[in-house]
Amino acid sequence: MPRNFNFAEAEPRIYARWEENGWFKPEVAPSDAQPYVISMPPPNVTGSLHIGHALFTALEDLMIRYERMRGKAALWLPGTDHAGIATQLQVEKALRDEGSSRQEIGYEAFLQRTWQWKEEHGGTITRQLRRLGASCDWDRERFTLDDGLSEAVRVAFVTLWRQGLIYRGPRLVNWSPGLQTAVSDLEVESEEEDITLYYFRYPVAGGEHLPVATTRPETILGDTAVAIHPADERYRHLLGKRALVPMLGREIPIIADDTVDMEFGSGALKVTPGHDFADYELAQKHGLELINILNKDASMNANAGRYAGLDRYACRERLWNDMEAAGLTIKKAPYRTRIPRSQRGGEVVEPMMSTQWYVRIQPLADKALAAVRAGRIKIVPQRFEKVYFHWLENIQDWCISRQLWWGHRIPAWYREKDGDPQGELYVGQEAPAGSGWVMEQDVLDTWFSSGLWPFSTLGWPRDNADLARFYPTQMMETGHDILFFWVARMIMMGLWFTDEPPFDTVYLHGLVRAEGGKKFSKTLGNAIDPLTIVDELGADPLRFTLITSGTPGNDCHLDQRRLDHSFRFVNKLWQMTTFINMNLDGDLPAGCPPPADLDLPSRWLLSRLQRLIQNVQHLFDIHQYGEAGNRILAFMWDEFAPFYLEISKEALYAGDEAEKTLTRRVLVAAQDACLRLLHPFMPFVTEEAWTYIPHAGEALIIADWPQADAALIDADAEARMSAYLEVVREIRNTRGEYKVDPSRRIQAIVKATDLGADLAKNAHILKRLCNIETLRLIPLEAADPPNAASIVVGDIALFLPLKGMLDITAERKRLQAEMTKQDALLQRSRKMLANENFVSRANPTVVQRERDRLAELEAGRAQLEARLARLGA
RNA sequence: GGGCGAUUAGCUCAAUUGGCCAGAGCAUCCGGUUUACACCCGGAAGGUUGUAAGUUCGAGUCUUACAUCGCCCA
Repeated sequence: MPRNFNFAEAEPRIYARWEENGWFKPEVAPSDAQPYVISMPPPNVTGSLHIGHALFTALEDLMIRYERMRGKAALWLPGTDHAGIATQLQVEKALRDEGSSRQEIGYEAFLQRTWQWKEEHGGTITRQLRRLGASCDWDRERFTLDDGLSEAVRVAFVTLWRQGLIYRGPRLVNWSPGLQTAVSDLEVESEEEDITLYYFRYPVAGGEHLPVATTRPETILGDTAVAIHPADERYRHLLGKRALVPMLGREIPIIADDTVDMEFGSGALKVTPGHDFADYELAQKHGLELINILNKDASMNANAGRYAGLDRYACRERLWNDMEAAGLTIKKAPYRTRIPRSQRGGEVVEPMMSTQWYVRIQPLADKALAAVRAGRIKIVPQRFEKVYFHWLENIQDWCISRQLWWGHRIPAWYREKDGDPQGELYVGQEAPAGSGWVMEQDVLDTWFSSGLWPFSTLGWPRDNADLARFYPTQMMETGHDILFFWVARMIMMGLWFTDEPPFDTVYLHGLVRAEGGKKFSKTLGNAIDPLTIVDELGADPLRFTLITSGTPGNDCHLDQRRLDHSFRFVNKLWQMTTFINMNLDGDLPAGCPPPADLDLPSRWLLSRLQRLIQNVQHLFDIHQYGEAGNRILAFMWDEFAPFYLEISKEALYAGDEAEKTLTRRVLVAAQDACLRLLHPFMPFVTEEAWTYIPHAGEALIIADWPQADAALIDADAEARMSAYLEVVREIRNTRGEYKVDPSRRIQAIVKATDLGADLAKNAHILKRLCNIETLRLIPLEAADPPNAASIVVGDIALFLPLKGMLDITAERKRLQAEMTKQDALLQRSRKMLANENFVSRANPTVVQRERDRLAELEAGRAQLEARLARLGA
């Protein structure tokens, strides 16, 4: 067995073996096995792996491997997303670098170019997922633009259309001037920014002026009213008069509306229905005219009069200067408010009138709300249900058309009628018969196709075996940042089209952040490339760290120190396996020896192991994977290795054949269980280590998940071992205090109390753990050995004769310090048990535990007292 | 403005039906090449669990208020 785990060599080799044997496929389970399916959140097809992908991969692979080991037909279905805007931007940038543009090369050539780009740059991310050990079924990999999924999109669209749930019409939308497309309200992010509030005088016909404030002066050119509060004494006399749009002189009404905030700015409101959502509402209410003053690139159009052609910001400045010259301005003041920016491009989004396609979402939302309310879908952590409800309860119709070229083209055709090029409209899966039909140029929001993902990837809308067997899926694991974007839409679409919730559990993880909660970003220079970590430490430490660094729904902070620790854990595990491996000799009977044959340390270890398995099972049941990982590590590193492994050397090096065999079987059984438990966290090293211990079965990836065996739980063995291990710690401390050379073997003497006598029978524990050469048992009534340091744990009184080294004064001081410590605990315990309320109301097991504790403390206290008395205190 | 989360050792984080002396890692200090591991082993020190009230036999955990930070929605 190699001295260290060579992850660089082993990981690709192991992965290839798994994949070649078809172990990632659900067919590895019996055909009647219960399915367990996760649809992978599809990464951008041309993207590359970042730390967030690494987190979802670690978590989903953990879930899939766990269920696979539990005998389920585990299917983790991978795929990628065409990511409309992101991909189009990449290609446009490439074209720009060549001095060209999509407009220049044209639609067909651009699409060809983008597919070519996808061929060249796609696949990177899926190759990277393999390096992390992702055990997905690559034969079932899908892409949102492939034929089947495109058909699913068309069918979904046409169905909604026929059901009257899709409509097309002019509405005020969020327009991204840089991308030149509409975006949905989810794709707009508003942050507070320091800007300017402009105060000016709105001319009123007849010579008066009305003071108004705005943050966007250029929109004055699109004003179609000025509104005041009906109760506003300052301006009430102007009601019914006409205002004159500055510099344009257009006459507009002065209206009253009680939604006007009298406190804001001057208290009067300019109304620009063509470029403001609130004003649009107001205009609907009052039947106001609507004027669009912007071109698609946010330059001013002809309605802006002499400002036409200017960029929006240039116009703002020019107009303001002109108004200043005309004596219409009052002041500029600093102001802080939220500015809507495009999530992608980052530029300021303009509300603009535009004809778009919408989904009438309420009927779908109602179903989605009901499913979660009825518990048909569970969200973990549960608090996100509130967020989900709130969003769906206040949902707006979904703008699904995008003026992009890369994506699913909307299956609609227009034909000229009565001089209107779009006078006739046809919606269907195929182009309509007849001539003159022109297909809709717009594509669908990428999230429209991702909304179908859990079932479109399985073959919907066609009936096929996969859809029947694997849908609905079980788990949707993704980031809480896309709860609305994606999860809610999948639930709506899934319920609508398949009448089933697309999955029964939603597990939401948080963001991966840098140390101290800082965001990873290229500009901060703290971006971490997960593949660099994999190169340096291997995939296992990265996965283990990601899983154990956070709790569900909360952000997880990736810390180099934890990565290093996980790396060392891989080594620890390897070394434990090495030890077991080198102490094997020939065939070993399979499984655990019968409990009756076990010695005390073995009974203890196996009992502790069963509790670990129970704990881990519970934690998996409640999706607390991180804590489960920590518990496994703690068991191996703090109990198995430092105690049992060390004690086992007695049997392995000095025992007879029967003892050797028994100990080997226990070592193998325990290590085998640990490797199984750890496999979903650290698949590579566990798989490799498993081959070095006796095992039945081809590979760990398809081995059974451990089950706790209640027959091996042994409270008595645990209690006794815990006392003996306490003695061990005390001996180590005492040796340290007396500066006894660690390598020096010393003698010990123990009084024949119940535990003392039993400890003497298990003297090898002390021999192996604290270098005690011999442990002599003396009668209870025997005098204390002279010149000996004493150790008291419960009713155990143990002596370490330290000839010439013992300082009576120091020893007394040591024991007194010990007694002070014990007394505090004793008092606390007595007080608790003296409290009738505690005894009568607390859980009986808690009370009993406290009574046992008190008995032990009292025994210890008596021993300490006696010892001090004999020392002549 | 509304909602959610966080606040625990110097640093990074655990502690899930309220119950053993609030635990790890890193850093610090002391001691060790004992036949799996120096990618290690043994030990030490380090805490008024953000503040203040309350509920309870018992609170890091539940309730209320406040403070600071972060996120989401208007």
